[in-house]
Amino acid sequence: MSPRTAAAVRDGGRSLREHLVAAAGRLIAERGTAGLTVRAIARAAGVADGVLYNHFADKDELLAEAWHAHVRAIEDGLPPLPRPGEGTLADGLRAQIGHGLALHRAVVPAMSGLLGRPELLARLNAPRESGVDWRDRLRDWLRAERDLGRVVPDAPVDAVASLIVGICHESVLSMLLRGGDPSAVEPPSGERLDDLVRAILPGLTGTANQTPS
Amino acid sequence: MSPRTAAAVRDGGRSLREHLVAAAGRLIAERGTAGLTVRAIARAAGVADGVLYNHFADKDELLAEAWHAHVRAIEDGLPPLPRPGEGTLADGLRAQIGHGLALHRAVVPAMSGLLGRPELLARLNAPRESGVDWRDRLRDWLRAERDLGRVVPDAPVDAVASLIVGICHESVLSMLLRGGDPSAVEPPSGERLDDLVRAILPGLTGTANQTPS
DNA sequence: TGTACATCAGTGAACGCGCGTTCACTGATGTAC
DNA sequence: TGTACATCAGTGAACGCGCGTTCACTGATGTAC
Repeated sequence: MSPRTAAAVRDGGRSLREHLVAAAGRLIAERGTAGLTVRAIARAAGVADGVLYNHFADKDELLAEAWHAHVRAIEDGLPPLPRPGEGTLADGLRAQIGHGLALHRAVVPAMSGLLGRPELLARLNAPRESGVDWRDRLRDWLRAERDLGRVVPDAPVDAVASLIVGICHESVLSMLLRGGDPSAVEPPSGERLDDLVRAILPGLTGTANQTPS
Repeated sequence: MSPRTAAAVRDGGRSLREHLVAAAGRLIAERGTAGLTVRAIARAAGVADGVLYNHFADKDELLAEAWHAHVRAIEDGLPPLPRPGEGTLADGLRAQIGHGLALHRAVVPAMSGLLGRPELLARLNAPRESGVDWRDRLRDWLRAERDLGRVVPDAPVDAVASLIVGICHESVLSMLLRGGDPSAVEPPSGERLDDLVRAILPGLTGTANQTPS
């Protein structure tokens, strides 16, 4: 290390780049992306305002990296998803819904601050390989359960997937769009999960062969 | 009218206040609230930048009034909701879902630009009397149908209401959060509505008395 | 009826602020002698 | 081994921009005489 080293990284082998990403990620987790400024990130990292431009092309590049770190941390903290055929269908549904609710509760409020920046949002969503996204996995799980015969063949599995994704959005956005505190969104009670499963399961097992109208 | 009159309102009996609200409402409908500036509103109204402060305390007051005008216009353009006991349950469901999807498609993208302003969001949502809100009416309709005996007594009606509200959010936000163009969200096809009804209806009529786990 | 003046909504340049970004400068370390 | 110099990541004041907001000024109309 020839030239100066920032005081904040002088010990603890992290590079200043990693240090900035960690600081930005922490702020995203705490306060979301809404009013997040480069100065706030620099202050949180204990580093001068300008340094970030020695390591990132611009604020968006730092933000993108911090965002991915944030999402990865959230996902790592969630329980694993059920595999097709594993346990009861009701338990699988409950696990999927619980997973989705927890994921959205942590991710959507933080993401909502970027709704005015579509290009950045597209950039944040793009790199995720297909099959890793929870929504894809949920849809695939439902289809697999149908192919295994635990869901009736003509069940509207894609519509059910939309419903489950929808309830995840709803749980956060009803609070958010009313101006409430997103951190006040409570994790769903077991009773709530039971009711949701009771509302969804019959459409999958379809014991009554109802057609609309 | 003693003193000067703005050229833009010289004919056509509207007050400049109403003129500004109309212009702002038009911009909200076209581009949402995201990058909406007072200058853009003034230009759209054909009026000087400063006038708005002769008629409104600040930008937020104008925005609030324009927002309410926008929502009222959207709601007036939607078909009426079914009344409990009217037609078949499936048709009622389809009408409720169709109504909610159309409402959210017009309202949520425009609202999403204000997610960084919780106090303003609270202000926009506050004045709506209870019972006028679609979500309240949906929940009340489901409960009434249950009381009429067309929905089984122990059906999770509140969970179903959440599912329906959720699908409305989902239809718009999956596009929005991925950075897509909200105006590219298509109105649901009849087939899509059928699938959603098929997914939801069995949980209400509950011919199979399934309990989870 | 005609003229001078008072009124006040409309006008738009200018202000102040916060933001992302730049850049002249600093100073700890490696290197040449 | 000691000293002078070169390097370049870090520093933070300053820049430029867009925004909401202000305010000295304009000019069409009503009123007094």
